[in-house]
Amino acid sequence: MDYALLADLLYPNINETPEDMEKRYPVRNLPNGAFVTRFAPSPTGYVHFGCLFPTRVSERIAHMSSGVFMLRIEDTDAKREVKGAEKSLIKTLENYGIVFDEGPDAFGNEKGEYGPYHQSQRAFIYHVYAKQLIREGKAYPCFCGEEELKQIRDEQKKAKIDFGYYGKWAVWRDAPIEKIKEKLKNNIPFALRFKSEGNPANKFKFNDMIKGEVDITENFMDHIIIKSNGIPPYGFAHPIDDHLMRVTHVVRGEEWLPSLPFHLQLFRALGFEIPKYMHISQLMKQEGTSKKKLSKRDNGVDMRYYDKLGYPSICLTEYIMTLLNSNYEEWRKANPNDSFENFKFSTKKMSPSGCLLDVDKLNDVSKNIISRMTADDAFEGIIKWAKIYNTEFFDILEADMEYAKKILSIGRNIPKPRKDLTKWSDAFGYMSFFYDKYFTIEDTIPDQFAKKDIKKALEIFIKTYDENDDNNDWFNKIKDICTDLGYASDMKQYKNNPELYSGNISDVSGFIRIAVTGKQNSPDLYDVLKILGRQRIINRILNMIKKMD
RNA sequence: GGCCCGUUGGUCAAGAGGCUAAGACACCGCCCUUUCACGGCGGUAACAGGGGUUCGAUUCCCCUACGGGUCACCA
Repeated sequence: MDYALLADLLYPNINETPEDMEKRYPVRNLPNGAFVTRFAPSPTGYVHFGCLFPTRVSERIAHMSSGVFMLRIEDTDAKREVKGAEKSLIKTLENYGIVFDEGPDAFGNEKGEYGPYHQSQRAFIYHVYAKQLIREGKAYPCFCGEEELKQIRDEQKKAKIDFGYYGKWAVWRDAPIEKIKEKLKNNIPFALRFKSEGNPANKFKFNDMIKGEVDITENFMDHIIIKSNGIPPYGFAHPIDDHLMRVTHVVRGEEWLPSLPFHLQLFRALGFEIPKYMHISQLMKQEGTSKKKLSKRDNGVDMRYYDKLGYPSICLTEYIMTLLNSNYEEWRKANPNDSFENFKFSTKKMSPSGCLLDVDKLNDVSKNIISRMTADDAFEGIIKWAKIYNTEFFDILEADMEYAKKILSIGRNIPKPRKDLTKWSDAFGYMSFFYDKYFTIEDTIPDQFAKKDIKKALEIFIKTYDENDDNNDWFNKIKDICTDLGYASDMKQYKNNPELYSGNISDVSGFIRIAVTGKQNSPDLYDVLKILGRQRIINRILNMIKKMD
């Protein structure tokens, strides 16, 4: 077989050689030890939670090493492409602090010298290498249609042997050139297949940076490297793009591990240096007693789910960091206000096994971060969220921003801040009683207290309440109420002799709290009262007294 | 089914031949406290099973079980 002739026959218009490609995409001029990584999604839908793991890892190792982190769109399958998915992907990732040095941006422009960054626009490059492989007798055209392939598969199924195009099933592998010419003359489309020399009996070890030593069985299938539409499947685009873009570390999900033997085989056939690989474990969910892969339909997979609930994006990032590196939490404890970017991320600390998405943990992480925000920042977060997801709340916040900020400043900016909010959607429930429109009595005062006591306490309270009192004066007045009622004004005394009193100071504050906030749980009463203002307090308390008659 | 990966408390996990097997979340209790929180202290709870190797295995090897992934002209 004259392979050079075959190559010209199949790709008559390709005159460039791999050497030309090497010149066009020279080795990067980067400091020693710089990592070049990429995120290579196919634009098929919304951003999946699991997507944040490889992206974060790639981003960290590239940027920590003064390397390059790029975006490459794997749009080689037009059938699956979703309109607008690319833009929304870029925007969503940006929202989570994942910004690319090279590749397309949300406006449709590309930056970087190693493009194009859309695989659909790189057909020419792939063809150069395809032609080279044909010339070397490492690839051949296959004219099997869907029907024939299905037939092969059915027979293999019956015979209970491996599915695929190999051995005697690889009918076009050694086809004579006349037969090929004839098909070509009749304009029959062909797919290009790799002529595998692999033997399944041959096994070897390969070192993955996360999984460690993995067993590889040589690939013996003649996989397709150029589809009949002229575009390669991922398997062929991967070695070429990552080589030409000078990627040093391939970070991807562990679902790619089974096809690694084929990829390695291609790297060798193409004469490329093999990059380092990191196969990241998949995120799982709990189902009954076992773990399952997160499926697209599950709650909490689509990042829009978190947006809707109002988890600040930084909280998700923080949570992901805790999952990614086991010593991250320790570091965070020592550096509570430092940016996660200052953490020395290490791929060695990554777990080879898949973990479960733990909402409790996420909530804890999120709560801590929100508690450390200033009132202004929290307000910003809430109002931005409300603008999209709760417009009624938004209007209220916007109408009096200072009031809202005052509310949010309770228990903030102190060494041990309150942790009332885990996400922005909690804010409404937390703040609503400050607004007359939403104020309702949700909890009731326990029956054990005499109505006359409650009434009396409330009456004295509004009579003596003075907005100008400091916390101490205010509290002393509550104590006085206790004395008048025969309630204990000192908790210790009460605890020692509870039978001497009909109640205690905690109970009295409870009366006031429920009358004023409608709830048993609320932030510090003194602060709450100050913000509500005298008139609102009096109205609410009088209402409560009226209800009791 | 073939091939591959994984398995330490409910969850995330440290440990790398000898430890009372860390820590975090969740849960429970106590303390602090004018409420609610925060915080502090403490508690329950784990090496999947079986064989080896070894004076000694959570740790190394093998088998089994269980879980997961993958076997497309999808990524």
